[in-house]
Amino acid sequence: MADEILNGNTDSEASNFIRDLVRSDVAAGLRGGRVETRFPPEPNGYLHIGHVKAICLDFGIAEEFGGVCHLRMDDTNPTKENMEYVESIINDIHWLGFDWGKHLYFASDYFEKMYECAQTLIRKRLAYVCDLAPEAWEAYRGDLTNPGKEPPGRLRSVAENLDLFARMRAGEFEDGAMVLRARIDMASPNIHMRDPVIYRIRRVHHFRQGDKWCIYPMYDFAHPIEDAIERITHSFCTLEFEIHRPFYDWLLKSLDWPDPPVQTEFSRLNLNYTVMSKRKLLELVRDHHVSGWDDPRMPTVSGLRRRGVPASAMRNFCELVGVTKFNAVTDMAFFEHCVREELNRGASRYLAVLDPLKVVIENYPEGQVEYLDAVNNPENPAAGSRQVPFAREIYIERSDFMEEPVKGYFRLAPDREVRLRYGYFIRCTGVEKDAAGRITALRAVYDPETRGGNAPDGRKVKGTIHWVAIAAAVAGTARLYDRLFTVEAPGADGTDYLTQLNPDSLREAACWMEPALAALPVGETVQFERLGYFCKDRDSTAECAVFNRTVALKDSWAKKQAR
RNA sequence: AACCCCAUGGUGUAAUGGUAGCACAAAUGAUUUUGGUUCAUUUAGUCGAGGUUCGAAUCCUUGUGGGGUUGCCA
Repeated sequence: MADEILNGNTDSEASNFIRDLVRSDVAAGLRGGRVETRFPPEPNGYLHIGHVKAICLDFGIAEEFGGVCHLRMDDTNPTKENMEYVESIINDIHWLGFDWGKHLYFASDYFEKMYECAQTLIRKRLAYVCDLAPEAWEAYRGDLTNPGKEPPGRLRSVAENLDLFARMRAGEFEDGAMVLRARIDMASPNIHMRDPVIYRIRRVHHFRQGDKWCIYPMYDFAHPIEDAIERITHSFCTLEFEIHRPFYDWLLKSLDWPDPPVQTEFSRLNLNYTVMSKRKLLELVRDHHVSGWDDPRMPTVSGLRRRGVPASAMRNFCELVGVTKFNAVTDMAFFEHCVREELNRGASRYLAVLDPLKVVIENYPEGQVEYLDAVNNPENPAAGSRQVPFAREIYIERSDFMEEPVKGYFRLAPDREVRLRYGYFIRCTGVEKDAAGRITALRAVYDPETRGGNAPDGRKVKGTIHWVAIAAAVAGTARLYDRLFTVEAPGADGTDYLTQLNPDSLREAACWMEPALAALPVGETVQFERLGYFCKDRDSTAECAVFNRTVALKDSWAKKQAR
């Protein structure tokens, strides 16, 4: 602990280029020395773990430098946006533990102001109405290797442009008949500077503006204005917007905006064995490859929450993964590590058996039930202990018995002794099988002297296994999740990512649990000892508790076996 | 093909011209009433070639590799 402090490895404030940039801006007194950021999602889908990285950055930097972070719905394209998405975004960010106070904004609330900005541009001869069809425009645009050429619309007078633009707004023209373009440089090597479209005609009902507008601003035009109106100082976005930055700067300069915000780009989060694009996530939901946006296999915030991942684990993961401009792919194993680390500290332990094998303890009194003291969390003595019922007939995990044990196996085997967690030592005295030779039950004897798990004579056992008393057990279902895709980079090399879905990403198992688990509230994540972390799902009923496996425990024995 | 961005162990990231460090993963051992946890140890890196400098992961040139851009999406 002391070493960590000495080494400066207190992880919560690892240096990154954006933090350094903001620090130096503040030190230099740029933009009044203020720090004001924003997280600007388009409400056209649910938030995923990639967004969480941006959220942690935007809110984290603001908080660190004593500023505020706005939540702004970037709702400039009504075709894909709706209120359900807005609500899920708000809910998810709050759940993650961030708050924007009164600073919730909608880009669409600025439409009038944006319209005025467009008029200003027209008056400055920096924007014009273009009635070229998209295909016709291509001839003027040029391409990556060839410069574009002067489009005819550039010749229009200010008055005519003002008039046409007003009539675009008034709905005099068909969708797509004309657009408003910024007038910049048709020869620019950056195609986004070759007179980009800033307004298009689109007769679509807007979920907040209704049918007030039939023209909508493009992202390139809208975003800088949104940032500027809100007096954002630092506008962080992902790498693909890098090439838009010259336009961002050009626009605010053209509008003579004082002290304009500055855009800085960082690389988005990529995780292997999953997909992160909204298009693909939407497709998984729409075509029922998963049960919904909050399917526990989804990398969405709602999915991971339902899976049992704590918000703190997500935040910590995003902090540890860092912020750079390098196009990185983070190992899912690292995410799982962050989840386990958090849960190991906080999750209470319980006993549950997923693949039951009955054991009859022949020297234990028939009909007797006693209660054994079980520690709730060895990592946290304050979590206390509970009583677990024990009886003559119990279930153990089928994998905890081997009739002919392999080398290195130290669980139960004929004539071998193991410890029942929190209970007694038992010795296997017999194996019962059905006609097919499948083991149906085990006979065993227990040593009454070993109650609690220690032998007075000092003898040791190698294995400790979990169990539940059959008579007191509660029935439930465990949903065992595995990675959603079978390959590290779904969709790479032109392969259809849907063909790479993991057919075994969900396996349901009946499970037998100690009674305390029945009373657990929905949404709580606990550890099933020796198995993994499980989160009580909202599908639970009075008769059947449903648990989603968040992540399995590390299993060095299984790993060794696999080798 | 043109322009822009990027390149540090298998993965992610630090070192801001001065001892290449951390985490994950992997391996070994110790501890352990979870084959969990914890602890110790080990393996493993500055993309190549030139240059500047007393000194380069860092600056310059160049090559290579990866990513982005040719929506009236964001």
